[in-house]
Amino acid sequence: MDKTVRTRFAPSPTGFMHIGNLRTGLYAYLFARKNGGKFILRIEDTDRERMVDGAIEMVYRTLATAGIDYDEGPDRDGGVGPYIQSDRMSLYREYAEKLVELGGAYYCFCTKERLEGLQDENGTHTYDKHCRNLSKEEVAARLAAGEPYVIRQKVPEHVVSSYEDMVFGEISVSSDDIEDGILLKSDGMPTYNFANVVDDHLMGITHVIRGTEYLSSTPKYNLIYDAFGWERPRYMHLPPIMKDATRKLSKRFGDANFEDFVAKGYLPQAIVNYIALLGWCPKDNREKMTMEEMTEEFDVSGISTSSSIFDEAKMRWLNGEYLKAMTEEEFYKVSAPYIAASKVGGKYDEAEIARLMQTRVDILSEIPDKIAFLDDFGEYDLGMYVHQKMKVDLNVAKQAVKVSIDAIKDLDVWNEESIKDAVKAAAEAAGMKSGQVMFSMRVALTGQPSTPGGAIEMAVVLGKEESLRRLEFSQEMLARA
RNA sequence: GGCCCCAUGGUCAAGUGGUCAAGACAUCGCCCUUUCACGGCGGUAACCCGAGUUCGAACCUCGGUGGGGUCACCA
Repeated sequence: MDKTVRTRFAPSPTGFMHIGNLRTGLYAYLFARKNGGKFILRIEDTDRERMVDGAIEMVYRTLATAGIDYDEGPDRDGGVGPYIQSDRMSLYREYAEKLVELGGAYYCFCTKERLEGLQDENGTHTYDKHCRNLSKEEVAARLAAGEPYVIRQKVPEHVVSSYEDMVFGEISVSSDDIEDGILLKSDGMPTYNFANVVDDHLMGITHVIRGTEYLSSTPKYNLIYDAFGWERPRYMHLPPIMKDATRKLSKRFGDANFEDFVAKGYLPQAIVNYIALLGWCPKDNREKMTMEEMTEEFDVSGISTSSSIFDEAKMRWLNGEYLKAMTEEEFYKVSAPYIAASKVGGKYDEAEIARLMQTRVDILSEIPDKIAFLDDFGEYDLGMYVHQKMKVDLNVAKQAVKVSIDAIKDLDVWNEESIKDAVKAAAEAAGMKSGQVMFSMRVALTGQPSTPGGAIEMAVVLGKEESLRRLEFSQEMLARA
């Protein structure tokens, strides 16, 4: 009984893809996949002013790294193209004129000056339908005379236009609150909303998924479908993602776009997973999900009607979960560029560093700062040796550092196990608790109050030679105290 | 301002007439421990307000308040 589901994502190529936009695309994708339908990419580039070079490629790239693949688009013909709006311009005039014949639209010759005089006290102007009832003869004559014109929608009077939104339920608007809007501009170009209706219909879109900014104007679009005698699509409007309680997330805030988060060290799948959760909750309340799992679980009933605030702290956490779930090799692979770019890049065993970082960072870009100390060794505050719980003070530290130097200086095998065994044995022989030695040794090796890893791990990363150099340096400092 | 929509902890949210109102992030405390993390355990913290309907409302109705959206020859 049902036609194949067809959804579309129709971004304007104006630069980076922001999070709210991506989420809309993601939901349209998930809905199509869940229902065995098709997901179509259409580029809405009718606004030449806002066009940005290379932005279409950016859309492709973003979708690809986000793991959202489309069945039809500018580069994947599905037979209902072109899929770039600027290539469809000739269509719109044809359909606008057809709509005039059908009685759903009319020619309007009003000048901009006349229109400006229609503004009310709030600065909003509502067209007064001045040209709505011009006679056919008059229209023909003025057209023949070459007068500039636009084509306006002929909105029926005194009717209520309503539809059943899949997430918001019934939405009703009186046609008297709907203006006779312009469909075809005087330059022959369609307005966005007209192009949208024509394209969606021609492309066989069955479910229109978009932001709530269209919630109350949808009845107006429906009236166009009706006038054409076309079947109306189903609608799914999505609540906005906010920056805070009163401001919508927007491009203007700069860092709310996908590419920036990727550059900041977020994993694409973590970003996608997180934004899927903003405004949608799966039945079982799961949070960490693969694209396949989201597809499986996706359901309109879980989409919320209220806006949500973007919380980077939670996205960081989720990203950390993805990082921790990786194998050591996988993590090494994604972290290597960040280690290489740090000031210690190339100086130490990077696989070892990666291993230390895996449970200690939420996003990859934290790595450089976290390991900078490896390169930063010199005079430090001896006060950090004093540790109540560890039962360490300066005298214990002196002893401990000596013990650790003796323990490792003749070691042939340099790995976690051998060092640990040697130091523990030496501590025991000296009658000290291994914690006392380990703690002191860690400080002596790094000169830092806290480090990502303990004494043994630090020694492994530093290597034997450097470890001994540092321990001896610390021994001298302690001797002077 | 007209019209449309929304309202559960700081944040994301479950909940669809009877719950001690889930869970997650954040936050705080404890445990583990070789510092820091990871991990484990626990705590603080919410139904915007007011009327109804009902034996009984976070859930239904109305009003208020607050917030968002929309009213272009932009998309």
